Amino acid sequence: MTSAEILTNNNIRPSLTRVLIYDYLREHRTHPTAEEIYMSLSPLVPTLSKTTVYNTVRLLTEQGIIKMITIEEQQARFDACTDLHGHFLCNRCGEVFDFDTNMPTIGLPDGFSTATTEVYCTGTCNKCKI
Amino acid sequence: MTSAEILTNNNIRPSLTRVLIYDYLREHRTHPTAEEIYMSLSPLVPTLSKTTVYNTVRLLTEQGIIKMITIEEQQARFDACTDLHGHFLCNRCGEVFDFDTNMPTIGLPDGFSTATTEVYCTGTCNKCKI
DNA sequence: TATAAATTTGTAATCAGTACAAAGTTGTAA
DNA sequence: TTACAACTTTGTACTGATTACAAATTTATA
Repeated sequence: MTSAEILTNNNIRPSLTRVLIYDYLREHRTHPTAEEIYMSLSPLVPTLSKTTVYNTVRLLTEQGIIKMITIEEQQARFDACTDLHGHFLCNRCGEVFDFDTNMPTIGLPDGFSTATTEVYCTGTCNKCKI
Repeated sequence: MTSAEILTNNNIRPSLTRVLIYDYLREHRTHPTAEEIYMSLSPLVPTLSKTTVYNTVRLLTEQGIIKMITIEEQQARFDACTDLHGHFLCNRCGEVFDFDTNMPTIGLPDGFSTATTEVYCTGTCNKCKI
């Protein structure tokens, strides 16, 4: 399905800017920050504003077609894959990796209903280990 | 074990301020923010500075005797319990609950070594459900 | 006690993210 | 097509949590 179709199906008007940002996230599974999205698309869309990037990723997050990753305190990252999976931050190279995970809420008390689940690990990735 | 002993065992000189802050976290399992710690201890220690609270929770986190919880984007929370457990943020009342969880890193690739694991859920707690 | 080291404090700075209003764009209906 | 309303984008100013930094205070040691 095209990005524009997915946006439309989720009640987001597929403006050029929104399609470009969503496309970028679908094609770059590196969990970019808003700043990185802005820097990458600026050459293509010279009038692009950082506010628009922030507005758009917020909108896409609210509509549930991307996920915000807050594994780092300083800035949020974004991921076009919304299936349940874990994120691993390498403390050395700073890269964020995906990994499979199970649903870890075995001990959630009765009456709690879960809307979002995030699994965050930090450590050393296989490229950075000594 | 007393807070002062735990601090000493972890190479942190147990100054009065540090003991008070660590004590507060051990006794209040509500996952307070730095601001909340500051507001709670200010009457007791009128000269307390917010910077000291930030310095101290950073030090305690670095030494591994408390954990920083970044389930909310706006501000960090702190938890004196460092055993593996999940955190649940209720979107209605804003409270953060603990729950049991299993180690969810079943799919971590070979060569990755994990230093920290966090499981964050959001949704509605049993008190707030309709 | 004197001096060095560690801790605490207050102020200023940082910086990701947001509020807001102006400017630009798009859709619609006569 | 034109006019108007609705929506989107943009730039600037602001917010608020956190940190940098240096002065002031306290603690340890000789």
